[in-house]
Amino acid sequence: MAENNSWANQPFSYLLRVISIKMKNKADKSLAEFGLNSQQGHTLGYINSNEGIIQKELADFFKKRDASITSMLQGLEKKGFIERRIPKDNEREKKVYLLPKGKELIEDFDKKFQEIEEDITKCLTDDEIQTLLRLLTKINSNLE
Amino acid sequence: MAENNSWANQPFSYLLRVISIKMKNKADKSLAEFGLNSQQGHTLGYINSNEGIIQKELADFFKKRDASITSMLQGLEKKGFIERRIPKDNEREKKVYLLPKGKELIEDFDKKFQEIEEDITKCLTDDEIQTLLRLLTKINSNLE
DNA sequence: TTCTAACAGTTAGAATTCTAAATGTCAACA
DNA sequence: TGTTGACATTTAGAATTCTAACTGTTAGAA
Repeated sequence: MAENNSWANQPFSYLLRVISIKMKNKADKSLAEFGLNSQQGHTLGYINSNEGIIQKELADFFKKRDASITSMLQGLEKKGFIERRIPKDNEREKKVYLLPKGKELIEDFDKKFQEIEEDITKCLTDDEIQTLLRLLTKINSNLE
Repeated sequence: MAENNSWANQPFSYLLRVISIKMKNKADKSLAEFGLNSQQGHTLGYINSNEGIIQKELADFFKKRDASITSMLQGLEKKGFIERRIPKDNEREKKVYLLPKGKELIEDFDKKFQEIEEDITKCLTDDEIQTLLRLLTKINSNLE
């Protein structure tokens, strides 16, 4: 690997990006047996905990464009993992629900995602874990 | 926003991912005036500091697939920012060089990336910055 | 009641990234 | 010298994500 690198000027940008990619790669590989990727897995998990959530809220939570969420949900619906229903009280919205086929994946997903979370924490002391959580939470709150 | 969320079980996965996306969005917006995105900008910056680096090393550094780097570099070459040369001593490789059109962007890019870096650090004390850097470096080293 | 601005989701098409396979080259070994 | 496995890059096509514009709906003001 090249010796002299410009990331030294922006270490956080680099480290956050690369750690994020590494985690995504691990999660993608973990879910490949289900024919799903990490974003889809995270989305199913989130819907499981938030039955009837509207698409807009998914986009907000994951910081993804509306169109990307639409496209992903279309795929998940097509594969039979979710259904989207227009509520009686607001025809603009679609509320998203897990179908049985989606529900049966959740336990496995949680286990796999937990393993990956531990890939982060296992090299840290309890104190370090608490500190990192505090710092990342602060940064996230501060960023728009 | 939904109250009950499953990210509480995997806070690091969520926070790292979302912070990373937010930074990417800021950087993309920052570079839009040049008709480039953040990955392209980071790549040009890295090539600037590592004249003659081969594609494989770029892929390793950015944790991207070889094919993605090829595709991106093809675009950058087409737009006149870089050139790729096959060295005399190894015909498998292509060494990458900035062209003048690419070089003249570097200063602006550095400034913009520095601003985004400061978006991370400005809410932290010096001590917290050092701690975060230490922790993220440790985690990155520990992840494959 | 009508209008306006904002909202939620979608579409079409482009851009980006990936997968899987392929091609040509190199290094090391027999 | 010949062979083999590894290397670096590319290609074709699929998947994912985005941009920009659009459609239909709602909430609130006039």
